[in-house]
Formats: sequence, structure tokens, C-alpha cells
Amino acid sequence: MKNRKIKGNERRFDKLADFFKIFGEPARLKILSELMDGELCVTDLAGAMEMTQSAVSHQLRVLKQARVVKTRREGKNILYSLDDDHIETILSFGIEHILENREQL
Amino acid sequence: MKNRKIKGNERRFDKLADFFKIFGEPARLKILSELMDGELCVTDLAGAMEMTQSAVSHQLRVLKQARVVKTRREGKNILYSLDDDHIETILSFGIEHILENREQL
DNA sequence: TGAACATGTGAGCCATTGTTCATGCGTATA
DNA sequence: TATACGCATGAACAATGGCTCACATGTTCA
Repeated sequence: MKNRKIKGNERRFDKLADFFKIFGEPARLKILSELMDGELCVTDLAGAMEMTQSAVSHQLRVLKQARVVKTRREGKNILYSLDDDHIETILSFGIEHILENREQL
Repeated sequence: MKNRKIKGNERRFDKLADFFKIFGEPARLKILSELMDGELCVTDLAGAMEMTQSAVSHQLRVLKQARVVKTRREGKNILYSLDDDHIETILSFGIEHILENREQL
């Protein structure tokens, strides 16, 4: 029946929107760009950006739930890194499209 | 000086985030997916999705300002269409990455 | 084990953003 | 030109989401 198909698509739009939403926040993009240079702990991230440790931690939670970043413990610290190079592809895709073709955005 | 560079990057993160933000809203994605089948007027869009004409119009404004859709008038109607196939590339990119590699999102 | 350090977490606050509602504006047509 | 129709728009409201603050949890090391 048609209604089922609509419902199914609705959820697909939600999922896809959630996906884009992850990268729709400057703070998260900055965190990701920092992590491109290698793994970092929350405190270092908070220092590199001008943000509270708590604020960074909250954002990292979002990124981790979305499997965009992963963690490993080393001593007292928990080191964050990009989950895979997948992410860099996504970011550079966005950068290309915004810088080359959409200057006015 | 370093500060200048940071400021410049700040704004780049903002722009990039704005770019992703456009696609981070289910209603907008649905509008775009409708427009993939061809141009439509606001009323038809509002009918196809379950949304008010006004709500659709507000979203179309966002999409138009971002140059994602364009318009042309035909009689009483204003027909909306994707600005270029660029957009389809972006959407299918998102779909690929979410459906093939990120089921759990 | 207790102190110090690193991080996670929940509640509350505030800014942003999407929706509704009422209305204005432009175009076609009788 | 008056009316109807299609669409845009602004204000008000509601929901969403990020940040702060206080505190809990967990780990190291003396």
C-alpha cells in the first residue's frame, strides 16, 4: 500500500537529514578538522578551539554516536580520532562544492 | 599574524556548516526529492508533501537563497526546480554514505 | 585508600529555526 | 476594475539544539 511506502521514505529523509545535520555545526566541523591531524584528548581539543571542556565533550558525544569519531583510552586520557577516512571524504566533498561552485553561500 | 588565519578559518567552518545545514532538514530534502521529477509550483508541493503552503514557501525561500532551487513564472504559477544537477550529486552522495556504510545512523 | 586529574552527564538557560496564522501583493480573468 | 487565485511575508509560538554549571564517574599515583 502507498502509505507504507510514504512512511518508509519519511524515515529515510529523517536519516539523511540527521546525517547532514552532523556536519551542519561549526563546532563539530572544527573538532573534525583538528582530528584530521591526529588523535587528541578532550582537554587538548578544548584548548585548541576556544571552547569549554564540557561543550567539546557534548559535541564529541554526538560525533561518537554517529560513529564519526572513535575513542581509545591511554592512561587517564581518552583519545579521540576520526572513525575512518570516510569522514575526510565527506568534508572535502563539502569544501569542494562550497568553495568552487557556491562562493555566495 | 595567527589570529587572522584563525578568524578566516572560523568563517570557513561557518560557511561549510551552513552548506550542510541546508540538507539537514527532512522537509527540505523531501521538497528536493519531489523536484527531482521535474518542476512544481508551491501548491502542488504542499499537496505532495503533507505541509501547509506557507510552510513550504518558507522552506523554498531558504533553498532559493542558497541557490539550490530556481524559479520561473508561468501564468499565475511560480514553478520551482533544482538549480542544477549539482544538487542531485550532493543528495546521492549523502544517500550512498548513509545507506551503504552507515546503516546505524 | 585518598587526592588529583580527565572526562562524562543531566538540568536549566538561551539562541536558533521551523510552523502556523493572518494578511499583503501580484497576476490573470471575468 | 473587481474578484479570485497563487504565493510571499512577518509576527507569534513551539520545538530543537548547543552551552553552562554543578556534579558524578573513573583512573592514576602517592
